[in-house]
Amino acid sequence: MIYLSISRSTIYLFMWNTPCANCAVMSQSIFSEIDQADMIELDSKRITTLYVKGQKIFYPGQVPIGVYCLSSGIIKLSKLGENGKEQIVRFAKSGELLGVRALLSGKKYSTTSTTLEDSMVCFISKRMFFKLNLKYPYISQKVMKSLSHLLEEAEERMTSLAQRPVRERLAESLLFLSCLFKTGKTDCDDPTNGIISLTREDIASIVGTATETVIRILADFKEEKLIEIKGRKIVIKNVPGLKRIIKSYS
Amino acid sequence: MIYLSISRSTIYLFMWNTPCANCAVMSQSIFSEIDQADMIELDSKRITTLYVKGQKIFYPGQVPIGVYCLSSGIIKLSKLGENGKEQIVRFAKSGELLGVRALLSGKKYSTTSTTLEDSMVCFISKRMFFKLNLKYPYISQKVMKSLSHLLEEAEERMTSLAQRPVRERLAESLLFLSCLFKTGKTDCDDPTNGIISLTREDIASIVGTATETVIRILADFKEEKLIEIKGRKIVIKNVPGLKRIIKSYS
DNA sequence: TTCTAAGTATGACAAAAGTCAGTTTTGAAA
DNA sequence: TTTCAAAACTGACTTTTGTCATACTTAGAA
Repeated sequence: MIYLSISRSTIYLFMWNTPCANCAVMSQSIFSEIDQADMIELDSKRITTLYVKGQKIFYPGQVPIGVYCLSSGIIKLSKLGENGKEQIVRFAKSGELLGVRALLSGKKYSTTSTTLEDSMVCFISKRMFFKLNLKYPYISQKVMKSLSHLLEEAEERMTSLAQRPVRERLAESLLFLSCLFKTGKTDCDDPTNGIISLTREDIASIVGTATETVIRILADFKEEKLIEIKGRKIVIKNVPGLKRIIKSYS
Repeated sequence: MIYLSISRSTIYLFMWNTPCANCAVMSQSIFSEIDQADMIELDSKRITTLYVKGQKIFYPGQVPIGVYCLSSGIIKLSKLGENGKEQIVRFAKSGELLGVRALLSGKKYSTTSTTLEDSMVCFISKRMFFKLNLKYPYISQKVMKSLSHLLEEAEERMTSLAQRPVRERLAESLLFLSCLFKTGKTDCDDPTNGIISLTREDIASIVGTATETVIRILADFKEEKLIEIKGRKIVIKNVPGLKRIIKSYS
């Protein structure tokens, strides 16, 4: 297993051949219970690719021809608003499937997926995905459950965007991002000392506000000792304090 | 089939016994292709109820024990924000399933469902729903497809809430609501003359703004001959004009 | 028909957030 | 180590939206 990276600005793709059975996220993936024959077929047919930080896996307009299983890394899913401004819709973490929504709805991708760090991604063809879905009802169950969960999160986020002021939404996003970068999950027991390395512009397009507003409120949070700012990186320091901001409502 | 309604303020429930096969929405429902034996079982087990306008079908905290199939009517799904303010998350129309998200995610309902007009709703037990899901993979497919579609709409709406000014979001909502009340679908060829009968407060909690702001912008739209206001009802008059507002971005 | 609570409307004002223009800092590449 | 484009920051200002107080209208119940 060789990993060459001459330059960060040049993008290289690498094919891997670690067996699925050895994949770190196998146990949490939708394929955890398939039989050996199917596992072998999956192994031989899937295409594993290393996507370098900042690279796109798919973008709007493309027709889905399968799904992507995220073996490692973090992916941001975003779309463009009418005015051309990016909106980050959600994140995908290792163990999750990517591109299911578009494949199932039978339409082109409506979002762009961009890696936030180097990410290992397995491509599974539409045919293979549907075949396993048919053979193993538990897979459909898991997919439905995951979609249900995403939908609930989306509805929660809609409410937040519609009703809460920017300051609260930012505090909320910082905690969630801290968990994401610290543990790879969107919620965790203790987000303290999680290091958020995203541009202020990216943060703004999660929170749904202007970059300058993010910068100003971050400066407030720093002043209030809730966070530390180290260059471009944000470190969460006072979790209860941030939670208090989220819960405080007029 | 008798329908008694002594008073609108008193709520009466009626049990029906129209066979599923005669249900107006059978062809578009997820049960369209089940065999006769299952149809008979479904017929005997489902519980059909007329919910009067304004009545709740379920609300947060309740544990889902099945799904609801909407035979006729329109249902609003809403949740409360941290500040106690209602947020309308989406609408369900005849032919759609209700409560799938909660049932599949295995958690309590996170939304309240309220009828906007008298609605006929069939309850289908969890056991029956999962049994049919297992027997007919096409049902799982349809459910997944529907969840995917809802997720896409939710992501679209998130972007809109995060990026567009109230005026544009209101214009957008008026068109969509006009279709909903005119045709029972959330998009239609011509929303002209659709009659929206919702309170300004409800409209505000779709758009994500204050009631007064809705009232003011509606007055502008009336001034601009885009809509007519007849008492509490809003009638869409100039669809291209409203579309122009949505598309106009600085 | 009358009554009344709920809903609608309007103005004055305050607060929140966006925009623009400019300066400073940062970090990756040469 | 130096360079420089991208990113972060700051201030002044405008626009948008929310809030509160108050008056008016509507639609459904008695």
